[in-house]
Amino acid sequence: MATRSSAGSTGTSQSLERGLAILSSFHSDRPLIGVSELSRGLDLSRSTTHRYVATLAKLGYLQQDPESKRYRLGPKVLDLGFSALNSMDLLEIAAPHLRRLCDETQRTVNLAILDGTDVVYIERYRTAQQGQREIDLNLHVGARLPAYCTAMGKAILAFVPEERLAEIIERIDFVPRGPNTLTDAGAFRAELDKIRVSGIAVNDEELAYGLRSIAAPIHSHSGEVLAALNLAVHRTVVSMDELIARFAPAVVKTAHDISISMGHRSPPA
Amino acid sequence: MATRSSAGSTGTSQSLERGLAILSSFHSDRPLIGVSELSRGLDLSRSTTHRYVATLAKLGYLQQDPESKRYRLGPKVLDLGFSALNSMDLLEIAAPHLRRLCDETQRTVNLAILDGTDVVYIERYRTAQQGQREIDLNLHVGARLPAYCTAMGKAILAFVPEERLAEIIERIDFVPRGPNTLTDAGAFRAELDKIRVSGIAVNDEELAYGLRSIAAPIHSHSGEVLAALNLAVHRTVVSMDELIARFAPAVVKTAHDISISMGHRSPPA
DNA sequence: AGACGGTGTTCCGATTGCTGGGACGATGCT
DNA sequence: AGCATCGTCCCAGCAATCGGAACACCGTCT
Repeated sequence: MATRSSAGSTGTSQSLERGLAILSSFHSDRPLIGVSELSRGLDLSRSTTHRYVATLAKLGYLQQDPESKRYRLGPKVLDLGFSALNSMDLLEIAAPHLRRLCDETQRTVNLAILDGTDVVYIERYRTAQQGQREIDLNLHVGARLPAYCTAMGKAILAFVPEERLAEIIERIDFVPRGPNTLTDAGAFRAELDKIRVSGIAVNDEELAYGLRSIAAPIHSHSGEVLAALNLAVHRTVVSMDELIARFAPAVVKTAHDISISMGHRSPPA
Repeated sequence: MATRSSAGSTGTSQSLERGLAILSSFHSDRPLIGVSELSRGLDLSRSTTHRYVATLAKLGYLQQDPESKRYRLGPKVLDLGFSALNSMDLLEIAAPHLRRLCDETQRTVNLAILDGTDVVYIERYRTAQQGQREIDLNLHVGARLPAYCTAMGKAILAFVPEERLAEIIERIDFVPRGPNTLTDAGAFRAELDKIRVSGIAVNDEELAYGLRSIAAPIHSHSGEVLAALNLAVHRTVVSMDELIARFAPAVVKTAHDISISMGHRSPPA
């Protein structure tokens, strides 16, 4: 009935869209799902769902648990994920710089890009020991966090062109997550303005209690912001002032070095 | 014309299959691909290809490079990849054991599962320093290697039920890759027999010059083989005899511990 | 036991969403 | 300038997809 007009989807494939919807139904916390369950969740008939699932299974994107007959993600999706990682030459260029920063400071450093209103971790260097509470949030490569409450997110957003920025801020859901989370679009924009001048973003327990970090943006050859790197510590280890005083120069310099390596020329001024 | 009969594909979705074929066209070494190029590679019309690409882009699986107008993999596929990783509870259970083995031996240890005729790395612990030539093959998590020339692959295959094993061996392409690669199905089966009794598999430069490792299988609660872990060294560091003498007991014990943690009860004997 | 509600799977005709030729403007190379 | 190629869009014909119905199987409840 309303199928034709419903999606505003001229020139997109319904089948592919549905198939991918099936794939992304599998979260970490829902690893095994059956055909009927999927069909209910996506509002499709069981037979249609089964055809998609069979296709995905045949290609290795899903595999069936022999006992429960339900399905889980297959190793093939790992291939995809890592193809995505490797295809970012930003990563290759940034890696040695990140490692050096990690070695010199003996702190955890991360690299992330923006995707919608989230940041996505694409690289991570931890010092071997320092040990204690690093797995508070499981921030592995591939992890997503809301941009508005992370130093890297703010570092990137501060350099996003106004037009795109307005769209993004529109879609941000400002929820308190840590003691100092910015929960107001106005205050958030003011923060971005500060970052734009200083060139460095801080996160003082805005994401979670005890978590502090500083971040700096990385620019492409054409000047647009590509990513950000950060250096993270726990409140028990380093105070906010000390964090900035001791590590900000190295963080900014590393980000700058990476930008240069990407072909970025210092801005006119 | 031959579309109906070509794939023997009763009950699978052509569209979904084609869309996924587009996704997996993006390898690490071919990060940016245009619509026309894709259409040639997959033998589809440009318009059809474009519809799929547009769908993938709309959902975030692809993104378009603004300058070249070509497409690359999007961050969404990272999500999938890591959902797959996290949904394996084997990983959670095995991680602490692997880390301990790595710490105690100060060697690189890996965890892998079997997918078809390949092994897929799903976890990896490296010692901080030992540094030199670890990136010979880029064996990150998600990497694939042919099972027949790896210790982990052989460790798993040695415990795969005969029926499935025959199928798999059938499909193996025995290509020489290192000085000692097994290139004969008969010799390979004999090797598996040895592994089945000893409980440990070795790789003495079968994959690449200089690369040695030993591996042991991990079993599920129902006794079937799930995965394998290995410990890898370079020929310049440790001789083959020393590798077995010094590390085999720890490797076997760790694999056994993980099996137990997965609910495996010692076999009737 | 037996009936029931649930599952995954298969088959099939009706139709719906897909197919690919063709056309457009933009881009880049000769 | 000229030409080739690119990404994108439109549309009518057709084939691939859709979902109802039926199957075998599995636990559970009566």
